[in-house]
Parts: sequence; C-alpha cells; structure tokens
Amino acid sequence: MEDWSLEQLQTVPALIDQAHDRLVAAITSGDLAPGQRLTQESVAEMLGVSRQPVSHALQILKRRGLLIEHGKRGLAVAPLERERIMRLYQIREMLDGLAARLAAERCHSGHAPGVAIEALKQALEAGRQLQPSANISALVAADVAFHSCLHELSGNPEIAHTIAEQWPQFMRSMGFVLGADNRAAGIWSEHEAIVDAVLSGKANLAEDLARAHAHNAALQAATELPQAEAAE
Amino acid sequence: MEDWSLEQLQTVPALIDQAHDRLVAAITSGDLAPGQRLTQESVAEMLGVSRQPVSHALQILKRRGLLIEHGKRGLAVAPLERERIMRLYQIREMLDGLAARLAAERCHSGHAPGVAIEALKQALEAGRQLQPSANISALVAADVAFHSCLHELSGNPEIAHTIAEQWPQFMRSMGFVLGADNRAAGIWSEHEAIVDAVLSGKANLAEDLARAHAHNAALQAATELPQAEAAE
DNA sequence: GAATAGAATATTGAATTCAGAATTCCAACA
DNA sequence: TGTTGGAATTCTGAATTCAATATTCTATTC
Repeated sequence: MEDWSLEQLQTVPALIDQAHDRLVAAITSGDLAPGQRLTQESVAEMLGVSRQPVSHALQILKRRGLLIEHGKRGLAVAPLERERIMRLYQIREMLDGLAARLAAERCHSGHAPGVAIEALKQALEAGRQLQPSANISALVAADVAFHSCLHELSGNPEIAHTIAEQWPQFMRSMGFVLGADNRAAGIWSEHEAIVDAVLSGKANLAEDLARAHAHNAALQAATELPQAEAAE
Repeated sequence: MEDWSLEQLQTVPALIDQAHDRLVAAITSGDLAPGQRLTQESVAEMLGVSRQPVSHALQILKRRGLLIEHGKRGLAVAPLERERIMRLYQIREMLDGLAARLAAERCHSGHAPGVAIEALKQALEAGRQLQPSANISALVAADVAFHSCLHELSGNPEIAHTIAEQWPQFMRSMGFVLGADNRAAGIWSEHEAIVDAVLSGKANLAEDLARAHAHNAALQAATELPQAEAAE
C-alpha cells in the first residue's frame, strides 16, 4: 500500500451533529438572541427534520450551558450575563497563560511542529490584514482562529477542548464589545507581542502577555456588557 | 408569604439523566473498564429501559470524552491514558490554584459565605478521619468532596463546572494510584495546609500550595499509571 | 487453500407514535 | 371583581418502528 493521494471518504455528519452545529452557530452569531425561546418542534421545522435529532442536540446544548430551561415549557437561549463572562475570563486568563507558556517551551526545545508554527503566523497575519471596519463576525472568527492556533501549539489538546466548550460565550461577548465601540484596536498588536515571545521561547514573558491580554478582554467586556437584566 | 418550612417538591429525574449518571458512576468506579464495549441495546437492557434515553446519554458521554467510537459498531469506554491525565492535571494545577486564591481573597474580605467555609472544614475533617485502609471509592469521594468545597468557596462556579466535567477522569486515575500503592499518605496534610492558608486569607500562599498539591498528584499518576497501551 | 461474492447479522440514526405532565384559558361563583 | 375548578392545549420524554449501513460469516471458485 503506497501513499495514494486518495482523500479520506466523506460521510455526511449525522443530523444530530448538524442540528447541534447549526444551533451553536445561530446562538454564537446572535441570530438566536439571548432569551429566545425554542421548542423542539419549532427547531425541527426550521431545520426540516423530525424532533428526534433536535431533541438530542438540545439536550447537549443545555448541558453546555448555552440553553437554559424555560419553566417546563421548552428551552431558551442562555442570557449573556456580564458576571458569568467575567468568571469565564478568569479561567481564560489561566489557561491562555498556560498555553502560551507551553507553546514557548515547545518552541524553545524545538519540539513544536512546523505546521503549527506556520498556522499561528498565518492566523496573526490574517488578523492584521483585517480592517477594523470588517464585519463583526469576521473579526471574531479571526480572533478565535488565532487563539486556537496558540492552544494547538501548546501541545495540550485538553486546553483547546476546555476553552472550545466556552467559545460561544466568548464569541457572543466579543460581538457585543466590537459592535458597541471600536475599542478593539490594540488586540492585534497584543497578539503580535505574544507570538514574538512564544516563537523566541520566552516562556515567562509569553505567559504574562497572554494573561494580560485575556485580562484586557475581560475589562472591555466589563464596561460594554449590560449589567444582569432582571429576568422577566 | 412567610418562610414556610416546605421543601421544594421532588420530581423524578428523566431517564436520560438517570442513565447518564449511572454510566458515569460505572465508568468512574471502574465497573465499566476502559476499553469495555457498549451498545445501546446492551445498556438499555441493563437499565431496563428502551434505547431512546440510552442513546441520548451515550451521545453526551461521547462528547464528554468518556466514551470513544469503536469503529462503526457502538462505543467503548475511553482508555485511561497516562499522557492525557497528565495534560488534565496541568489544567487542574492552574484552576485549583485560581480557586484557592479567590477563596482566600473572599475569606480575607469577609465575602465568603459561612456555610461554604463550614462545608470546607467538614470536608477536611471527614477526610482526616478516614483510615488509609478504607475502601478506595470512599477515599476518592472524600478527595472530590474536599476540592469541590474549595471550588465552591472560590465564588466562581465556572471553575467547579469546568473541572467537574473532568472528574471522572481524575477519579479513575486516583482509583489506580490509591489502589496500586499507599502513597497517598500526605494528601490530607496538604489539604490542611491549603485550608489554613485560605481561611487566613493568604492568597499567594494558598495558590502556591494548591498548585503544588495538584502537581504532586500528577507526579503520582505519572509513576503509577501504565503507559499508553497499544490499541488492539 | 486462498480469495472473493454474496448473504446474514448487528447496530445505529431517524421518524413516528404514545402517554403523561404542566400551563393556559375560560367559565362559574362568591 | 377576584378566585377557583376544570377543560383544552402545548410540550416533552419515552417507546416503537423503520431504514440504511457496516461487519462478519459462508460458500464457491480458481
């Protein structure tokens, strides 16, 4: 068996996963607004499938904290609470710092895979090219892509997985911050500084910069996000 | 409406959740060994329900990483990989450190709820009372209870939630470590030192001790857990 | 005896049906 | 006018049925 240039065969993802991904995307982008109520039937109709796969997907989303129970009548999109986002950023601060440290150490010892390094550089470049006037979702996507590359480069996939679980929350928050105000100007120079530290193997510096970056993001979220609205 | 002493009415948890919890418990305790294959039907029969709720539960467990796909024929209990446990402990080190710091700060500022403080003290005492010869699952449960109290006291529920997602992995690992060898002697004096630091509001010390504690646990796991076995 | 074609089997994912529970609405009555 | 009893509605969770696919087994052929 030689090295055939045959791609792995594609199989259609199960409806459960498709429904899951669509819902995550809709919540992340804000198409489904916080508080929006969802019933199995309405979602099933929107997606043109039966209630069965939708039911599975909603269960999963509920456990991820993206949906909350709405009395005994269906579910609702989780509200975007400032306090919760702040608490999530506390975790980000730790884990992004850890990822940056590990990535720097791997670069220093030469264990970092070239492709991962290239991916990081490209993500940085792509982000720097983006005009601040680009549409919000593109800006958010670039940021997520950048940080994901960094997590990848850390060599600890559990970090990426742990944060990935919370990406939708962060993305909703970022959408708000970037939308309200053009204060996100410094983001990509901070990213650049982190990359410099990582690639040159300065573990302590990389960790500090990554933490500070997360901390700044948290501060911006704190000023832009509305205070917890009283539930009706 | 005064303060009626009527407890909230209990409702039976849905079969999905019951199935989920049973499976988690069985995996955690080792009743379902790593590699053990599971089909929807076999589980459904074991639990005496139809495949429907089981299917939901298995989907969720798969996403949590407790089950992995076994070809196209059902799922299998995720193997207990040393490397993965080590990576998870890297995350624990950060988050337990953060939790201890926050808890100490809350104690220092007087914002810590008395019940949470009491719960922590009790968990510590309960653990110290346990004989090292007690059965493994009791020892593991006491450790989990202790750390959960600490997470609770941090005031950041997302920390508890994030780690809770991984408890089964840690618990399986601990079962192994405690079973193989009675090396876990120092655990509860480390716990005591952490509690002392937290209650006296020494945030830096608390963070350092909590990190060191997680680090020690990781080292023990590293020596006791078998190296990644070749998948058959 | 090895390889292959085709049948039987195992197993999942999805649709549909069924049953139960909670909420809402409405009417009767004090 | 406000409250209570009960019917109608809505909605979920669970069971059952259905269809599709991948694996395993078996028999046949060279």
